[in-house]
Amino acid sequence: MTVITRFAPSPTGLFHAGSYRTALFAYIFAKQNKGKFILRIEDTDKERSKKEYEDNIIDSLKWLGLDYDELYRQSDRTDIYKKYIQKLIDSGHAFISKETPKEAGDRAEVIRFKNPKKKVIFNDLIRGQVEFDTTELGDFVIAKSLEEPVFHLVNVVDDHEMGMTHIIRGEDHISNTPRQILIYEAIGAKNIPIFAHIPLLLAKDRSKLSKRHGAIPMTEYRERGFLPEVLVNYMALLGWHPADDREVLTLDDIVKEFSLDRVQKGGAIFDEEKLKWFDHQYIAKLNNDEFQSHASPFVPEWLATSSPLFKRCIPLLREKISSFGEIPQLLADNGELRFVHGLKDYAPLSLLWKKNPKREAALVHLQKVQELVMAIPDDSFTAESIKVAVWNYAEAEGKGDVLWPLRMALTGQDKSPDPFTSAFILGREETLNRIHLAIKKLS
RNA sequence: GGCCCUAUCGUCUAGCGGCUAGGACGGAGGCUUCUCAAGCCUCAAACCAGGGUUCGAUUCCCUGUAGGGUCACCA
Repeated sequence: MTVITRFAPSPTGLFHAGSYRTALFAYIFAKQNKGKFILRIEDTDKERSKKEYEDNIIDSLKWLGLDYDELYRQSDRTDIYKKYIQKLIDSGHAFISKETPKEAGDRAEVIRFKNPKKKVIFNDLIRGQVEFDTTELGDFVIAKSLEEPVFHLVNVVDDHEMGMTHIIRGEDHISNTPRQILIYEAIGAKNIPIFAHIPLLLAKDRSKLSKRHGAIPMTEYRERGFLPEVLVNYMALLGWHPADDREVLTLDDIVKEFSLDRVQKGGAIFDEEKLKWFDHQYIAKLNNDEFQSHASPFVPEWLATSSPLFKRCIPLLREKISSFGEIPQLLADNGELRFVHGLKDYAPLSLLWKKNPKREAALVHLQKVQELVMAIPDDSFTAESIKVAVWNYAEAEGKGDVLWPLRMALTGQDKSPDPFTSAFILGREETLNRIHLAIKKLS
């Protein structure tokens, strides 16, 4: 039997982390079983469904690499539902009910399901046996009219028609399950899908993650320069864990090792700090070409990613960022790497090492360093060769005494990378210019 | 409120009757060090409570408590 799962979002908001994790688990389960993964847009609510949200869902899924085998839109399937509704009415499982409208838009006549009022038991793959008494559900509405079916009906009809074997969805649907099982029985479904209700993703205060409460759209993570593999990895670990202690896992790893009985039962809070840590790990593993192409949208114009200057910055950027979106602030006017763009004017006295603030000493050291640097040929001007050239002198004279003025001369900032790396990035000529300027400031 | 689900460090989690309760993020300290990071090392930090069952409960059962979900002509 081929496993078939689906992700069935309603396009009534931007695709966020909560929905994403549900989709991810269903996807992983399908892949693991060499089955099919279906995307079904549940847009029966014409008021709230928006094309832009549907686009956002599809766009996000694509970015995250969750490819689906089939795509359906419930708004295209009205005829199918109509047939089922008619059948249910004919068989006495549903009836047309006269109503007194409570709200604007309410119909005077709707179609209700004739509730057999019985006990429903199903076996949830994550929670085990779950038991409900459907009596209190009453004769619930399954359609506003023959052409306007409502969630429970369309959801069941589609899952049945599409041959769904496993329904992996959020825990918020667990109490919908009994009434849906009633519908399966009423339409004469031979095989009712197996259910697995995964725990919800929670906001920081443990309340439900909602559109206006902590649910960040996945496209926003893309805009902030997070890698899609990172979202896959991190989100899979929210509620699931492999048998060992590994955390950095590819989708393939996860698909290989995933198992529903290692899925957590309680809800989990999305922790952005850990997400950043993951992203930092992934960035560390990127090669320079990959790094460059990911960084490209975030690098300011003055620093073209094709330039040698950018290439020299890569190791530093790689070390400093935990998402590519942090690059702009690092290179901004008050950023840690602004010295790359240009030297900010600084006070001459800031060139003095705080533990030995003598103008004369700083001047002598800078002049000596200037000589040493000058001796390095342009074609071997690397952080390492600069270090080698300066190191012995610095050790002999006091590292702080020599290196602090040098670093300040090169960057004009109290906080910056080490002087060797900075000099390498600036290049021989600019390095000498800046040392020269510092010497002038002190004389 | 009814019904349903859940409960291990602040957070994500390992554990499936006997463990010094393990790992990761974050935090603290240290090493490194000219500054800031990164990196490495160390430390602090948890079994919701009360009853059972058992020689022995974090683990099994019950009750309570807490949190969450759901009770639409939304999905």
